[in-house]
Amino acid sequence: MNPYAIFVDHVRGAVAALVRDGELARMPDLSRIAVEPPREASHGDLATNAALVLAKETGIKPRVLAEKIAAKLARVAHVTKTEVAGPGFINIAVEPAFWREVLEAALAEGEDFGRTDLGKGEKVNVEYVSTNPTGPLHVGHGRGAVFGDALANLLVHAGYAVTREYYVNDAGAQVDALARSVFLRYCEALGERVGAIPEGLYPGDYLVPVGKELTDRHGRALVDKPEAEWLPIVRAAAIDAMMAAIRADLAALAIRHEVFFSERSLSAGPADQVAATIEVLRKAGHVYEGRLPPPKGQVPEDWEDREQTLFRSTAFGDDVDRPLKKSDGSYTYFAADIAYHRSKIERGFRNMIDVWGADHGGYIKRVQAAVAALSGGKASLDVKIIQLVRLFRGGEPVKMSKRAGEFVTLREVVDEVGPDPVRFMMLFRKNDAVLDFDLAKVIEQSRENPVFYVQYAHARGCSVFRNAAEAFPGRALDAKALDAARLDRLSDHGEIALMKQIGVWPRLVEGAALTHEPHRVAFYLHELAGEFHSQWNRGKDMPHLRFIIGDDPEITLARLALVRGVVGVLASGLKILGVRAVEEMR
RNA sequence: GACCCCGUAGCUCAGCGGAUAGAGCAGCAGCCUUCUAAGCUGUUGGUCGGAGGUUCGAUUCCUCCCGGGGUCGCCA
Repeated sequence: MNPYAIFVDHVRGAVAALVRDGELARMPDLSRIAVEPPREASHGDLATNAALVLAKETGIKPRVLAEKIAAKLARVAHVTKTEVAGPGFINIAVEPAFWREVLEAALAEGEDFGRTDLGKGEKVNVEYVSTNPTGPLHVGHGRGAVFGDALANLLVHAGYAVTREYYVNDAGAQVDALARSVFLRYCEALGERVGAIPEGLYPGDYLVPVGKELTDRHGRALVDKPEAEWLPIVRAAAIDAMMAAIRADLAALAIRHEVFFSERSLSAGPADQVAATIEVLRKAGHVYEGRLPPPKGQVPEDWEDREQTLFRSTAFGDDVDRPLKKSDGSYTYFAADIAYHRSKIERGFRNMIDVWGADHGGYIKRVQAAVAALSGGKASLDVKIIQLVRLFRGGEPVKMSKRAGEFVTLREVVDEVGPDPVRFMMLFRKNDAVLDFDLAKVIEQSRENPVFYVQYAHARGCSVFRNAAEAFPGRALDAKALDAARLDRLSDHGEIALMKQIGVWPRLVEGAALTHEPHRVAFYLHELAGEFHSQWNRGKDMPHLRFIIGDDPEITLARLALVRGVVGVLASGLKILGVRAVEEMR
């Protein structure tokens, strides 16, 4: 049950009634009508912009139209008052019974409360992490990983059929460099003198065991072979080892992908899908041989003007056409990426979401152009850019030296503070804003730490149930008992406010899913937790507002129902974020 | 030079084209010093970077400018 959606229907019904009455000449477009919680509580319980968005089409002044709609709405069940305000808003007041029905629905629906059929079972592909398998994930990758995972959860909750996918960048120069780095470690493990790892290779210690493992499997067999022979062998082993490590890092955050798609597989084997894709585009007239002007400003030193194979991305909104082949004849990363997205389209995905790091922002238009070209405009690609994470400890920046391959890995952070603070904090900021992550603050048990604050609200709710069981030994406090609770005993304004906040949840899920913004869930939970703590605290000054009233089992049961509603939504939201809903904080 | 992101209270940040722009922290003023577990309540504070434009209405959309960050064929 979504109370706001119900009222959108009521408003539409009111407009339809005006058409029947002859007050409106014909049915206007109702799609822009919204019902939302008003900014100020004094404005009532719900507000609609209907008269404002319909004024133009109907040719009736907003306030006049608002009066007409308001008059119809006044007759809707539970509505106690309607009033026209400001430029033409209609404020609607409902009796508390309406919010009690919302709470009842929330309890009855349980885990399904807040689910919507927005997605109508449509397939969505969410691609995230997708790093080169050349080393452990660092904290920035972690943010993208958590974001993608939470977004996928959110879309599932909103009724989409979601596939979580990782594009393994196992082709190209970087994995060759990885292979050479591992080869040195292999030689080292055999007692050869290796010296310092050369510039351009990966010096990190994490490759030492990979080299050693190769000696177990191949002995000295690879040492004297030419590079062309050992490289594929070492590379495959190295990639396997790195992917295993990356999966383990992700598993520590409870992140699992359904599909790992290998970039190398696109051009390996008998059918070169990259070539095939270029041919498809060429036949459609989107690929040509031509020249590009050098980039203005910073011209690369080795720039040479040459004729090359170009994708006409400018025809689809990009700034310049993009090369598909490097000077050595091999495909660009972009060419492979086009083939990859073609694969997604051919696998039936009309909706694609890619989660990329901030440094890939300039790449968005060309891939969207490719998707438009490949699908004839029928498939859509949304790219979410994940900004940097800055690490702090007690307000002081954590120094990271990139030289010597030393950086703070995701695993180090997860091991230090635990997965929950990492996941929650990564989502407690818009994806396109830089995030400050303080290793000390996120494990503080205080109000200032949002992770604790929200988890604590859940734990506190559970604690109320434990205390109630003690206060009323032998009395049933289960779902069935709560179902029979006299919710009409809930009349305190703080209680009503909590019920309203619970009622916002389904609407919030929809909004967050539509905009691909899981951070909204985190902020909402923080707010809900705040209101719950606040009501809890009011019981300090006003004992009659406590959840457990020793000599009044009836009101206690009603309040327990409310607490159950809050706990349920908190649990549901935390599940989307991938944060554990703990039952106690010890 | 071009493109993308960001610019909102002292600080950190929310804010689907709508009403008098919000929250937390800090500040200020009280309360509590015990209970239902890690305090509570109230409050000060803003020309939403600047200038135009579209609109009945702009923090939100468009253009230009300023400031910060990112990117700009043969890295992925």
